Amino acid sequence: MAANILIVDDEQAIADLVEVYLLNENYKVFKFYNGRDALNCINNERIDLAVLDVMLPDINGFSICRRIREKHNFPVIMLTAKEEEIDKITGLTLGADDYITKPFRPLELVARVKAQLRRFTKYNSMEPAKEERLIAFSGLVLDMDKHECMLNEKKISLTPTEFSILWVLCSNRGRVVSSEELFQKVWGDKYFSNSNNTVMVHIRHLREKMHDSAEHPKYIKTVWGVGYKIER
Amino acid sequence: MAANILIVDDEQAIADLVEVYLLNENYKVFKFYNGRDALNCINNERIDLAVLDVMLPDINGFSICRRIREKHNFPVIMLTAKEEEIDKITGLTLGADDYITKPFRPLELVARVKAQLRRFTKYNSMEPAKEERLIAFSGLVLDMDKHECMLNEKKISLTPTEFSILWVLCSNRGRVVSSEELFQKVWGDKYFSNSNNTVMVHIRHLREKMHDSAEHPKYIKTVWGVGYKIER
DNA sequence: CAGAACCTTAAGATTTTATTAATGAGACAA
DNA sequence: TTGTCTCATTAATAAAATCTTAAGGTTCTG
Repeated sequence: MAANILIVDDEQAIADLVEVYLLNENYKVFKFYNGRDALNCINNERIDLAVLDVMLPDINGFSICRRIREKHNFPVIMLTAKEEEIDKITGLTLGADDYITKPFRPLELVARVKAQLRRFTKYNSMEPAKEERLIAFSGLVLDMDKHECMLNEKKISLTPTEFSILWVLCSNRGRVVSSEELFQKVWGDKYFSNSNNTVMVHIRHLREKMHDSAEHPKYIKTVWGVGYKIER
Repeated sequence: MAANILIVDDEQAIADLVEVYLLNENYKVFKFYNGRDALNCINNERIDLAVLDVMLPDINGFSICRRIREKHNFPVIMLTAKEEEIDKITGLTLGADDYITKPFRPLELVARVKAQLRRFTKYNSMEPAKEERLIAFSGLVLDMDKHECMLNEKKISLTPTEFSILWVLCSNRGRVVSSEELFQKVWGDKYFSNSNNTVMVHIRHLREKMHDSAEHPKYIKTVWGVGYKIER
């Protein structure tokens, strides 16, 4: 599972450079040149690791780190200029998991990022290799082994197709999934045409069973012209 | 799979040494003692990787790197003297993929060369196109996966066309994009005529949703006779 | 000032999605 | 085999959202 990594550095060249290296490793990168945008992002995206510059124009890197620690648990790596020796202790004390002094070798940074992610996933016992058999979030539980769906403690019985569709939506939650992609993933690589409204009908049935509606969707949202989506 | 490797170093002893080690690994080596000959070679041979010395008598190694990047996509490894610490970031920023400080162990160089070639081939074969899925700057966040737009912490809902237009403008931020180019990129390669004002109407809608105005634009600026532009 | 480029507005054309009902396919038991 | 049941698909229609067009107004530039 590709991790989401937050980068914050006001020196655009450096942020861009780090981005290139992390993209290369198949991470999804959220890059910001100031603290405000970054903090904004943290509340809206699932971030797995942050790389923070200490010196930022608006918000101090340490402050961001502290703000992260208030609500989140992912590792933080601080970037500091070589002269700021004194700050090292401070940064680590405030909750950073590692720090790198500038100028640094990008490959070293990549190595540290990987190390942190490894350490973190290890301690959290998230098995990256094994594919998920159970999805559970905000009142919704999908059990692939039992082929069962629970919504707010109550079991709702879904047909195989309905279950598959809901599974795909849930395992991609937070992201819009197009009808075409749904069709591909649920029915296999069959040909899909727009005149085929079978996905739509199943969505309708799902919503009915989940006591959801198209106008005011609690779960399955329609994103016009794009697809369907379940919020995280 | 024998790769073609370009070596440029005015210190002949070093160039020769590197050559020996790379020949040993069954790479084909193109060796030059100055930048001019190297640049000449680049246009005539298929090069898979370059090892460039920073200090050259005629053309700076960084310049060569930049010239390579203008037309080619292969990895570049820079060789720098240990004192040139400051240049490190610069060199990497200008597009180098790795650097090695002199004196270096030849085997380390060979290892780095292999790593770059591995990374590069992986990068080029696995993923079809590593396009950005997220754009974020100065209070504006565009998330292609969520198909969501945030402006100053507030979500604004855009239609597919509006989203596409804003995406094109943002991914070309700092540059003026003509109506024609917008049309091409958003609608595909359909025919565009000046009597078609649909782009204009969508811009208008975008501005409305962003609480922007044509007279005093905060985001989408009109560049008279040219097109539209978003500042970086 | 005149013409060109751009802005605004709103109607109706088009596209996409929702709903509903009917048909068909397959499983399973009598 | 036949009838019944469940589920998947299709089709027709309705509803909604979006897109395009066109007309008239405004602003800019030489």
